[in-house]
Amino acid sequence: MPKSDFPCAGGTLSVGEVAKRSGVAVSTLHFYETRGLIRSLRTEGNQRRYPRGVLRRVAVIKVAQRTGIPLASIQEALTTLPDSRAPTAEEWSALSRTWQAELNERIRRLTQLRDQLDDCIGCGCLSLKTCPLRNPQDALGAQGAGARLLEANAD
Amino acid sequence: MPKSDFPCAGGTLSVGEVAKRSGVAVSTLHFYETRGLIRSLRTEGNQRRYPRGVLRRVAVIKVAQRTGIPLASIQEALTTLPDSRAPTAEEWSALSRTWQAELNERIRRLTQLRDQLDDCIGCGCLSLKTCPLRNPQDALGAQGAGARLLEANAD
DNA sequence: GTAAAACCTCAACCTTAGTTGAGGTCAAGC
DNA sequence: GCTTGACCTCAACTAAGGTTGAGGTTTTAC
Repeated sequence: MPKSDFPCAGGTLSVGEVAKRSGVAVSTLHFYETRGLIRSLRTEGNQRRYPRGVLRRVAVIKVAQRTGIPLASIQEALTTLPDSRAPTAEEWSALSRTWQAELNERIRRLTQLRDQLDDCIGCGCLSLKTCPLRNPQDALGAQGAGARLLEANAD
Repeated sequence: MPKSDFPCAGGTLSVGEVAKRSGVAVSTLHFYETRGLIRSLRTEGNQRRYPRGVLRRVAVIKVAQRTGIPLASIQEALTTLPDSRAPTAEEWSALSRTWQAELNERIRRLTQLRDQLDDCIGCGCLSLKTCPLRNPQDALGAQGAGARLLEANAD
């Protein structure tokens, strides 16, 4: 029979334990490691062992993903955190504030889009000429002139 | 020298013209056609010709995409529109209202996430035990019990 | 009537975020 | 000391939403 449910020796966690406790598949943890989002130590037998802090790190990754931030950006943001010691509350907090700002921006853009869609229910058209939602000539011709109102080119 | 800038005979548009006027690449229009989002007639020489209405249709597709709706769903929604005649204002309007509702839902979820992130700046932690943002045990154990507050499983 | 732009199809490739499977190793319990 | 589950690597596959290129045809303008 296999190993019981309690953690690996030394307070570190095996990949399977991290998977169970974080709700993320083992394959995903491997994948995150290839992307530099998490790191692991290895046993003599080449098996991954994670410090407990990885659980928080994975939690942060998942929350950030829900805000719509791509993994590459999350990885970049996480490099601001210390390697060896556990990050302080303030360090996590700074990260949260960054992502909150991005989230606010996304919300702002979606809200604007919704409101314009609202107006366009009035005209029922999405007219190419007059609708603020869609005037491709402007959007194309004036690279960044006035047609950046919308989400389209804003990323 | 090639063709001038004015439309094809008969008031229909070539794929290049649609691309120019809609701001969408020719390859994308081909792609949309394979996905059933737009349709074309063919000349004797097998070249695509679009009725002018395609511009509005493409505009609608692009707007819907900005709300985050996948192409397959957009395609489905567009099947509610008539094939032959141009859709009425009311028909476009109904579509807008549907998408507006989805947009509202997305905004609601992102706002909730932001507010929870807000609270968590207070605790600076994203704690696995206490933070509403992240309690994977609950989320996993109780498939749909109470942990569907967040975006994660909500789609 | 010919050059060149624009068009055609089809297959292959790209990115993001993973999952799946093959083939082989490690470790825990009896 | 052997079985069995957990682990390892690496390659291939998935899905969405396209883009790129090869090889060939049509249109248009002069």
